[in-house]
Amino acid sequence: MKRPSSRDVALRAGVSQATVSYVINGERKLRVSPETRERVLRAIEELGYQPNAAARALRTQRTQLVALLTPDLANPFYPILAQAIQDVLQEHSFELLIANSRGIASQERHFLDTVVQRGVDGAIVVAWHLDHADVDRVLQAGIAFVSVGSDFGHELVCAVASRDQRGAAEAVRYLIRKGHRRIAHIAGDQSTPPGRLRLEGYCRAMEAAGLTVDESLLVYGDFTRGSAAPLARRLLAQDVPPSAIFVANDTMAVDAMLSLQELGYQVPHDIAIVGYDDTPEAQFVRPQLTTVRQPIAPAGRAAADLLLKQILSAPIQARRIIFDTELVVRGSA
Amino acid sequence: MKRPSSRDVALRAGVSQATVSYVINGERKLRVSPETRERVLRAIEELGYQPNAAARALRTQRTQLVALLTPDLANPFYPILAQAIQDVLQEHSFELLIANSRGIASQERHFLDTVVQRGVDGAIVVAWHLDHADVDRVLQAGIAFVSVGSDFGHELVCAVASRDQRGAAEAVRYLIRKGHRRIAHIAGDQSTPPGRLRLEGYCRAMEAAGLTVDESLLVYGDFTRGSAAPLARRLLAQDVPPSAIFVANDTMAVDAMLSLQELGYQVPHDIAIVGYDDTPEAQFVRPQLTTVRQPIAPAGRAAADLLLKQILSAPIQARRIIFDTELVVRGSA
DNA sequence: CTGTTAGCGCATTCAG
DNA sequence: CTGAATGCGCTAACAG
Repeated sequence: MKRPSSRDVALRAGVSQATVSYVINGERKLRVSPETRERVLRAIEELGYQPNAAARALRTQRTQLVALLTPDLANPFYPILAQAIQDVLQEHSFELLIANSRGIASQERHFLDTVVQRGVDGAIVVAWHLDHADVDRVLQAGIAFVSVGSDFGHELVCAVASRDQRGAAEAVRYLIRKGHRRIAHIAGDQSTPPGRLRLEGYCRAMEAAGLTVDESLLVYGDFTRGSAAPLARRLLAQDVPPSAIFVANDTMAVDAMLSLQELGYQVPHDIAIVGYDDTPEAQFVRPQLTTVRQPIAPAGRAAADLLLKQILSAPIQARRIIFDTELVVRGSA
Repeated sequence: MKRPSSRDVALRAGVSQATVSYVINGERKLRVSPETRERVLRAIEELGYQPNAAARALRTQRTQLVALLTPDLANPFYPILAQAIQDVLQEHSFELLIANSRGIASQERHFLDTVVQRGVDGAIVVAWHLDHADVDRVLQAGIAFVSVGSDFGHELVCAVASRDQRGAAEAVRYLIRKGHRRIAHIAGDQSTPPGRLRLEGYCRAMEAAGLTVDESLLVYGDFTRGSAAPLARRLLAQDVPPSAIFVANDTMAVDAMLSLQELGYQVPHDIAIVGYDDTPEAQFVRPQLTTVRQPIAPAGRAAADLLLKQILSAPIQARRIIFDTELVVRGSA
């Protein structure tokens, strides 16, 4: 019932604990004679010995663990990101600890505590409410750190990001080119950078085209499924309804589109819709969603690479990787 | 740069380590005088002290960590399950370590090794290739264990499951009632229990209705997106094509339906489609997918509850929780 | 090539 | 109510 320790193995093999450790961690040089090694291996086998990770971590100060913070696993964006990260980490035999903040500030901070307490080797974070001091705490603890999406105004953090404002503006310009003038925006949570930046991109593009951003064209969701449907309906119920909507992410865009279609609106004829992210759901709906593609998997891989570089080599200096977005024109606009 | 330890806190507060430990783990009885406690708390604050989880785990043999094994995060089924589990665990301040097996046997085993080595307090597992001995290894290590979907023929494991065969049969009977006679099946990976059971359910229902299961009606996918489209096309390209398809999960069903629609088939008029799982994507497609609902979130919560019961109380005896499935009739069949 | 020794940071006896 | 001492299981110096 009790787990065997390396001492048990040593006893059984008639060697010292150190020797057991050597054969397990096989320093490049085979410091152990073949026959001793053989005996130890057999003892390990017979006892079903598994090294104790906590003890090892305590001793080595390394955990082979990487933590990932995500705002919402139900948004397909994040599983895709997580998969990509995991693929990279796996090659280097790091495990991934995934946590969920639900976009709540306190949970984001709690995650940072966890990261420090567990002494994970590195953390990849998608967070919206952290500040310079929060991040600093982690950096001070000597933990490798990569942010996805924001740099928290901290000059030392590695970050991978894309140009939200630019992507949003491109989407809106496209709608303008197609002749739309009353273009509404279902914005994301304004306490988050992507929420604010995409709204800003929308405003910029409108103003650049000499279109006024009417208050009646602006509504605010929270990026989750279900938050957009009522907003879309309200938008369309106005006296002078918009002819197009730019939605801050695909999850909400799909929600909005389906609910409008239920009301009998023809997309894109009655109402054009553009989303953001290009998650798989964009291709499930009919018409397929015109949207701004973010390279999710490449971003995940880049983040993991950046992190591994910090963990494995000396702490590199801060690096930013910016991905370009791309407007994908499908049927909805 | 270096993290403070409880000794540093003790020094600064002018007390012993033991006292620090007492104020942190606050035995229900306040064994520490208020003023001492206050001093310690201040020292903790000032140093930014965070207990070291590895040391704690080594000492207490508990990690406050639960591990979850999942075959494929890209299938919305699993994020939903994970969310539900995490919600329950969070209330008891357990962290969740999510891993991905991609349905590969070796990875499933590797996960079990991880679980033992890290000494997690419990593991929830969705696995398809484990056997009695594998599970036994974990149980022997005294780790709480709950399986989702299968019990690995082990009398001691707690499991939550649903009746795959029954659910599949119900779907097929529904198609038969609607007058379909040539009903095809896009099966899941036959090396997995759900793949086999749903196929079996299909066969049973067909035979019970006196319909022969034609080999030309049976094709095999692997539960992932993309695997079903070519199969669906092949099915429909036959001389005497089926009038309905029962697909082993929604991910494949959506894939099949969209690809058939692209070819000009009208669903459900030309070809009826029924899926399995009732993941959100079933409601995104048009027509919406008729499917067999599994209560994913309740299953997740039940699994987490079962696990917590094992961790917190004495090791309870094995318990099986079986959820009923429900046919949800929408537009696709 | 192998054994001995000394902690890593914490929680927990046992004395005082 | 508090302090000193012990060891969880492992690895890294250092001896031999």
